[in-house]
Amino acid sequence: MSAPGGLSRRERQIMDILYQRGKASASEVREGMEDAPGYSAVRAMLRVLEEKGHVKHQAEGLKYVYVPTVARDKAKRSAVKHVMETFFNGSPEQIVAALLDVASTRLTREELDRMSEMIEKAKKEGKSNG
Amino acid sequence: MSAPGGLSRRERQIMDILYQRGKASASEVREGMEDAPGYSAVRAMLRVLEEKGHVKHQAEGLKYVYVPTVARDKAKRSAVKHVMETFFNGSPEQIVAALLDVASTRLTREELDRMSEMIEKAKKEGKSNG
DNA sequence: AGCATCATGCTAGAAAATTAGCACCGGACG
DNA sequence: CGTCCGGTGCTAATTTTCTAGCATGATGCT
Repeated sequence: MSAPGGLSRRERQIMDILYQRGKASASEVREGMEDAPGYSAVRAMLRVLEEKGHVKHQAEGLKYVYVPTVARDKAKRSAVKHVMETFFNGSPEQIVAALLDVASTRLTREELDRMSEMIEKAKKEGKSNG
Repeated sequence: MSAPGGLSRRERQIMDILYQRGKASASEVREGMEDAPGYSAVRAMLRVLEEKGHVKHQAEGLKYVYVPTVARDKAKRSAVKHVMETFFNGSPEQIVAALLDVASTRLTREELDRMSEMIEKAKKEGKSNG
């Protein structure tokens, strides 16, 4: 359940916005959509999404804000895993390559340093771990 | 055009398989689908996908094999970019973190080394570049 | 109070996706 | 040749997605 494939085009679009912003009201979601449909349409889809169990809503002030039921952190991981398996034959290093390629212009020295550190850390943990 | 969001649930499912395997016949695609529908359904969707310009087919032996029109390499990049923007606030280093987390048990020392190298290389290039 | 605004709930319809079913073609085989 | 098998093309029909519209309630303003 809640598989990435179980969503329609619009639904996925909405979920992406929700994950991007953490939470959002119907109109905020709508603003975030590039080819936004009518307001009612967005609300209807949010309702469906809720029925399916992908989002939940909570009253915040006068309006409802919608939040993904699956924690962002968890969704992150399956997203990464999915692209890894779909486009990179399950090879993490190829993603790193693509990453450096895609964001090369934006990467600061510091970010690269932090990445190095993470990998170094993984090496050490791997050693003592198996 | 050919935006990731422009596809329906099944269509996306099929495209993923096509990218995974590079190319596939209708029945191969069908086999690759977890909750596979009928054979005719798959063929019909492949046809639609072709009309939309997402795949093309070529006769191979007696049957048709389908191939994505957008090169895997290009699709890779937009996929990575998309998850980066959706789940990681456009921060590449967070993906690396997730990557190490997801695949930590499978990562060999060598793979980690290669990742390090790539990053080191990026540092140097960045220096002379910006 | 009366009115405009923004939110909600619900329901009907159009449009697109998903699926199944038929009819036909080429190769293998008795 | 007649028949089975695995492929193809097409089309009709069911299900979902996607969209709009209308009625209601709370808030803020004049």
